[in-house]
Amino acid sequence: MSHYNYLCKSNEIDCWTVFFPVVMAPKTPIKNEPVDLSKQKGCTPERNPITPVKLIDRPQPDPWTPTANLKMLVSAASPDMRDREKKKELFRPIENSEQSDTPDSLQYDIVDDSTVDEFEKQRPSRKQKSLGLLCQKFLARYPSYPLSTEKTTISLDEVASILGVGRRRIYDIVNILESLHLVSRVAKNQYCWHGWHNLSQTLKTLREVGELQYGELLTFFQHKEQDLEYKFGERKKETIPDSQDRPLLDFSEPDCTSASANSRKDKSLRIMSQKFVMLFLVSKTKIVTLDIAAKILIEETQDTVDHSKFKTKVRRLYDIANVLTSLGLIKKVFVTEERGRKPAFKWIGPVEFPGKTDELRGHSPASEPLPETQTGACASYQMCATGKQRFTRHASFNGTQPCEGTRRKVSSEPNSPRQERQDEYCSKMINLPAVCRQKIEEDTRNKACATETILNSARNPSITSPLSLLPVPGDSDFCVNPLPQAVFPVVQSDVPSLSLPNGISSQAPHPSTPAASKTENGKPTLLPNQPFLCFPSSSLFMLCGSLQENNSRETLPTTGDVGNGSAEAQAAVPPAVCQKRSSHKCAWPPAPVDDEEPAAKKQTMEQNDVPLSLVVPKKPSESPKAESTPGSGCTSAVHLEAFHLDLASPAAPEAANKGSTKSLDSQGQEKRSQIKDPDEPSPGKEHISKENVNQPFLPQYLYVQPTAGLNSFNFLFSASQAPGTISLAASQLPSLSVPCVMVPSVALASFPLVCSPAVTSPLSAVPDGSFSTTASMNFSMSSLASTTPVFIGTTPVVTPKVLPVPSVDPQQPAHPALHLSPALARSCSAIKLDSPVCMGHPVTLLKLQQVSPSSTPLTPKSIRPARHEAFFKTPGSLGDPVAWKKTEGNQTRNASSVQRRLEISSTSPD
DNA sequence: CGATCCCGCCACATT
DNA sequence: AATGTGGCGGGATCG
Repeated sequence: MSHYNYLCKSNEIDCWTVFFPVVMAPKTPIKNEPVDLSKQKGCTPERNPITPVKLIDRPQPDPWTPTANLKMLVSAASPDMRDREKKKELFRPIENSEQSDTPDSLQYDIVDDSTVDEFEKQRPSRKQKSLGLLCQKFLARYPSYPLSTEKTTISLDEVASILGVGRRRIYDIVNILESLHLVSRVAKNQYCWHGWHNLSQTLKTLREVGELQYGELLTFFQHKEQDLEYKFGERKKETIPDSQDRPLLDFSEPDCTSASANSRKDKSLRIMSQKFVMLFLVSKTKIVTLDIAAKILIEETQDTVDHSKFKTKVRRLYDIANVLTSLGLIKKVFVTEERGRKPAFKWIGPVEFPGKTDELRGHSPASEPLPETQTGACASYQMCATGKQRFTRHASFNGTQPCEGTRRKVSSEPNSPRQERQDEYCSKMINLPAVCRQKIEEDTRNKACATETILNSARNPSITSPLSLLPVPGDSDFCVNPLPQAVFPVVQSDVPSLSLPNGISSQAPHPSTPAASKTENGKPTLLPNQPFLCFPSSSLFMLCGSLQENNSRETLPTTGDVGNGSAEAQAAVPPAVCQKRSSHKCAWPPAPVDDEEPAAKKQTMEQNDVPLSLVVPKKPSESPKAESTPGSGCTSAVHLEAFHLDLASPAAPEAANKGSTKSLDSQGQEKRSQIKDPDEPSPGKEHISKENVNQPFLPQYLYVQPTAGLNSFNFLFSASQAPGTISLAASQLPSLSVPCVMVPSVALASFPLVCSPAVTSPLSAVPDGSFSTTASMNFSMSSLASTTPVFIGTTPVVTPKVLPVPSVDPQQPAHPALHLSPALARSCSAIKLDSPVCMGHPVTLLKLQQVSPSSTPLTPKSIRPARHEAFFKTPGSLGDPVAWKKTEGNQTRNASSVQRRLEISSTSPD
């Protein structure tokens, strides 16, 4: 805690001072909690006290001396770290020397000297310099659960000097922390510390997203991996040297150069981090090996895997793993596979987040009233915003959030302006569709804005509404809430939460999940409710309908029919949840809808059962499935992957059981079995049954990957699935099953697509179905010429509850937009959806990012679909929006920064 | 020798 | 143009 000293220095924040003391204390404890501690920093509870002490005194006169500072930090950290250390040894040099156990912070300080000596003498081994250690030190400086009121700002320079490391390292840490929403960027060189409050929410969201995205995939991979690699890319492996094979597509190279730009974000550490976390959350075993993770992550990006890329990816994963380890979320383990033993990481963080239910591990402060959970995040963000300023980017999830891309936005001060804008945005958001259109029409530039807006909103809750969201229950601010539902359950939850002890409200779910929940298996919960989703992969856009929970319930019969959805499409929305969704929501953000939490609860119950299966098509290249794209094929890209669930699936139960049953070990077994399915013939796709089977929800969405990119986008809307309908066999293309339509998108490019729904009528009018139907229309319009296919699905909507839909939200009927927007956005995107509530809209979009070269006719560079994308982006990929791409282009830059951020631009050109 | 992963160049983004 | 960010991969260490 020296920090506060620092802080003091810095002008900015004062808050700290005050807090610190307080904070500290809590922090530790919290962390400690259960398991975590060990892992985390907080391990030793005892020590807690320690830290605080130091802060104060901190003798060092020089702030500057790095070492000194470090030490302090270290010392502070040390306690926690130790545990970890043991494992790792990170500290060893430093701490070891002294500390034995004493917890005192003081000692540490003292120690410092000695420590230093050693340290220096010995040359710190590499370990001492490790990112993990550094991260611990970093974390030690801030309270785990800062009070809402305070906002802690983090100055990168300061921290870097304190910790004695290069700024570059700090970025690594911060980026990862940002991906988990522990911090958010406020401005240049400044980040806002949120603490662990939102972690559970974040994780929950990630899990949801992950399930959609990776669910089976992961499993699949695991199995497969062993067996063959046929999957995705397979060839990948090292074995094969060349990377290039890639016969299929090529985008591989992504343009390196120029491309790099684009890709840059896509590959960002932030996104990777989120994706990585998703893998853990989705994995039954909760164990993920780096190579599998790398493969999966790579694939998203592209298919071909070069060896070098693989290596690079792995390198990054190590970075991420180190940080996550420091956070106590994962630990290194070895898995023995047939092949042999290999290092892997096991998730040791909270598994269920229903609200907190379980564990959240230490993270959640128990007593604290924080809004935590869901809200938490928001709150935090807001706080920042509010307090300080603008917040800027906060985190977003990547995937989840759609918005994200923006990361940085910060501005320095623009406060007001921004906000205002936001408002606008909000409104816009609401109607996305409409908005989108307009923009489109208008022109690009607008688009950009719009997009951004959207994104922002979506993703950052905070941003979005800076105002609105307050964690507070009831807050007026929250007004927004109304929407919230829609959007975010999470948010909402807050409110409720408050009331309830734990998140009951929201959480409720887990209960439902009965057994399943067990964390261990991973199966746990699953989000039952999730309706939405999105995701993303990078390249894709999807819109989803919601899935209904219905299925789970199956009930949905109603829905079923919808089938095609049509209008009803709205269906997509989650039934229950959905209700609300006003039309607008639909549009984009998916949102949320929600009614409220209640839904969630319900869901909970339902949840599990459904197994889903998904199919993945693998690589685009491969199979591009023709289906979809028939002709274009090349284009790429599109491959979609669909996941569909079977509602009916019979298996479900079984699966579930299994799942649960199995434990790690079992995995193997499972795998096989699952894998086996190969029935699937299609080369391209495979479907998998999920291991998770449980998955609670089923997502139904399809995902398309576009390969290529650029122009093409693929979209999918899922329709909702009809319940029954869906049933497609996995083998089949999922897509097919779904009532979707495909459109070629090529043309689209120009157009963003988006949500058409809105278009039609945003509000209520469209209600539910909006997307589907409408959407389609739009698309078509667009043009389609293109190459890429788009799918539009209808949704079935229906859901039981849903239907009603329509209407509007409670809150705002019409234009609630404002409020909504934020919510939506967030909800959609990032945040989580938590609950089922949300569901709403599941719409998600994905964007595709990149390009795939192959198909596209266009020049890649020159054109990038980006623009379009922007609109859609949403969710995307896992990653953040960010990922979306920035298109590279510098040109982009030209555009306003904003655009850039969004990446909307596409410009190009050079 | 393979697994890790630090370090910092340098392209890109933002001011 | 300056400066902030952060991708990326060489190559040093670790085990």
